[in-house]
Amino acid sequence: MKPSGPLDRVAGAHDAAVLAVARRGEPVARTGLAEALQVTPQAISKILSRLSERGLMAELGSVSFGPGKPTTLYGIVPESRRAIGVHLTRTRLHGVVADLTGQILERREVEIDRGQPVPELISVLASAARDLARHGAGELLGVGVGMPGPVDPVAGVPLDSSSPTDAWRGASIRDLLLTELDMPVLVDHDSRAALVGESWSQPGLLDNAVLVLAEEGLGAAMRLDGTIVRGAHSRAGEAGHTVVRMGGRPCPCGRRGCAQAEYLAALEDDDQELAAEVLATVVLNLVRLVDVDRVVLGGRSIYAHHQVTMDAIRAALDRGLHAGAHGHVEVLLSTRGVDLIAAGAACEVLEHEYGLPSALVGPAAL
Amino acid sequence: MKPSGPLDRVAGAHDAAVLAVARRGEPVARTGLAEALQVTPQAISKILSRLSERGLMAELGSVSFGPGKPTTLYGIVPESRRAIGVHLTRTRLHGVVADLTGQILERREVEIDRGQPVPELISVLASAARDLARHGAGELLGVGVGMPGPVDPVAGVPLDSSSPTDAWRGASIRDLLLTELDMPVLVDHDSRAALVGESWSQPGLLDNAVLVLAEEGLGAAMRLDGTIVRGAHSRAGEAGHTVVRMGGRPCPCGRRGCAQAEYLAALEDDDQELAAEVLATVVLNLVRLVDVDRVVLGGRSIYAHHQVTMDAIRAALDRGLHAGAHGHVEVLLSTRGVDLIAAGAACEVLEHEYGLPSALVGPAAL
DNA sequence: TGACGTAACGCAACAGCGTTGGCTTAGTCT
DNA sequence: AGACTAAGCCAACGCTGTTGCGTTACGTCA
Repeated sequence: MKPSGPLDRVAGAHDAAVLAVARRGEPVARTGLAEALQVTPQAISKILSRLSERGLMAELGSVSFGPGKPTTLYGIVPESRRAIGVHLTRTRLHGVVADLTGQILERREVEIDRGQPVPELISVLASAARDLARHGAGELLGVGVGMPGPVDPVAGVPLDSSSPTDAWRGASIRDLLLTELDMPVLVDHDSRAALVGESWSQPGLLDNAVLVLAEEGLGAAMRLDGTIVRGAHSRAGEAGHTVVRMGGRPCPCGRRGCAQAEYLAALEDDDQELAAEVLATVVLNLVRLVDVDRVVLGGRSIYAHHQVTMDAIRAALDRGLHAGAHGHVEVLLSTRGVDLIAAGAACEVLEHEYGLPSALVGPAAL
Repeated sequence: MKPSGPLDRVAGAHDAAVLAVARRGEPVARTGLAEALQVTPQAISKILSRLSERGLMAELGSVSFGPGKPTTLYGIVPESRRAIGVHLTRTRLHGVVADLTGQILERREVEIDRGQPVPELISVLASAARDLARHGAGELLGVGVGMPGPVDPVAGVPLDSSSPTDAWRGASIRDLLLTELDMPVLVDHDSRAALVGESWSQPGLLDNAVLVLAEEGLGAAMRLDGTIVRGAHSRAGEAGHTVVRMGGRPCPCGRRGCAQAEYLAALEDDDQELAAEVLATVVLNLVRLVDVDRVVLGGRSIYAHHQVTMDAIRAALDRGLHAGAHGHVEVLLSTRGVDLIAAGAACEVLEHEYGLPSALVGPAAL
């Protein structure tokens, strides 16, 4: 029964909001921010001086519009902070360092043997992180890890996976990496990381959005009213195991007609059209349920045929929502390509430290 | 880019939290509340004195546990405030008055002619509300209206409906009723109202829950991390038009295999088992997507065969989630029976005034 | 019966964040 | 040069929660 915002959680809410506006890249001014945040210009002055003191923002100069004292412009200082992000799969590790705005400064890629035992995995992770840490300037905030399958972001533990003989299952990757690196570590589901990454660099745009990720499986993440949805057990977004064809193809999960089973089967038959139709159904169901106005698509499986897929989904949405007269739903392809999840994991660290408090509801710990 | 909690929105967050705890009915004490809210006992004293001054809570007495000064007990004053709730359908109006705890004090039921023009509808609504307003004590906070189909809760306007020649379509029920009654009016989707009502009387229990409502159609509402999901255009929860059987039965919405079409067809064939299976699929899909730990079922169509339906859904959830080792998902039948939506609409008014601010994100206006 | 320990509670001063009101600064326009 | 205007600073204040210390009311034990 904890209130959403005791003073110590709200402390800095306005500071974070100013930082979010500044993240867009354009210089910001006192009056505009006051308008945007619905506070007095005087409050913005105090906020900006706090942020400047922390090195997050800096005065850029001043411009004069007509009569009166010229406006002082402020801007974010991207190189003041950094975070490392890692996309971890069973066969590959893709790592990046990103600055405060989420811009990628450097990349690393490492192959992993399938079924690699946990201690080796940790040392590969740690050495990649240490390597990446040598690039860029500014305080290093921590390491984010995005991985497929359900993950407990508080404990940093992969939960059950489809293969019960999983070497990583139940391993506290977070704690092991934390002791190895002596640096905050945040572990989360890959699609959630991806959505955080997409929205960090375009603040406000994806406040009501879903991201559908098609890598080896099919996953989703949602941001509703600006808040990332985690769910009661941090398992929100298992779109791959929602049933779209009752009585359809059997799925390893034990049910029939799961979206993922139908999608993978269509790909196996090289039926791009059917695969896109399954994806479109998943997207439409999501839009109907949570009423988002933007949908982002990403993942290797989508990049391979993105033109066909995007067209099919856009067409299906136009057909499906026309009768309902939903406002237009924008369908976007991820802006980050193969860096999607690694960049997102880095942005999760940034968001944890400097994001709006509303984005942080629910369990997530560094 | 507004922050989630500027001070004036947070103002009273703790007060609301105390009120929420007290709403459970049991007397509350300083120490326990301080523990629950993570503030000092001294802060609780101030909060309780503010709430007492507003008449919302009162000192109940004191009890002594062992040595030391005895604990002063406080309790909510249910009769200090009231709200009216109305469940409006095309053929019937069901209205209630509820006290601050959501307890129903009085009911009214009025038949409506199908296709009744708007001015007549408003006068029927207003007279029912005025009648109900004579019952119970305490300040009357306003009128809540819950109705099927998409609704814009800011403007209080029913949006598109399946029948394009709808007499009510686009009518600003909120504004008309407001001028007629000179009292705050809140209009919302029926399933959302129902969920607010269920959770108001059991604060905290349904912080991560969905409610599936089966009346003439099939609807849903979600509460995630304590926040009611409204969506970008207040249309979240159209579970009836999610596709569960691609290529299945045609639906008036233009697509095939929508849950609602499959469900209604099964009922028409008097195949309770299939109907329950469709419902179970909808519920399982919801659980997979947003990972709630409680599911509430309600609506006339469910009450008719609730034993069969509940058993089928529980069985399907056990089967479907076993492989995923999800935590147990509790499936509950609505506690309010036919009052579900009317009571919920009243509770929406109460929640708007005295609920936790986190529950109020998104568009909703009185 | 009185002294002592204990737990709940109140009062007063303080801290953080935003607001208000008044003043200063630095430009354009006449 | 002087008037006008918009931006920005300083100081005092309001609200809410915290801290420190004193007060109250109860049980227990000598």
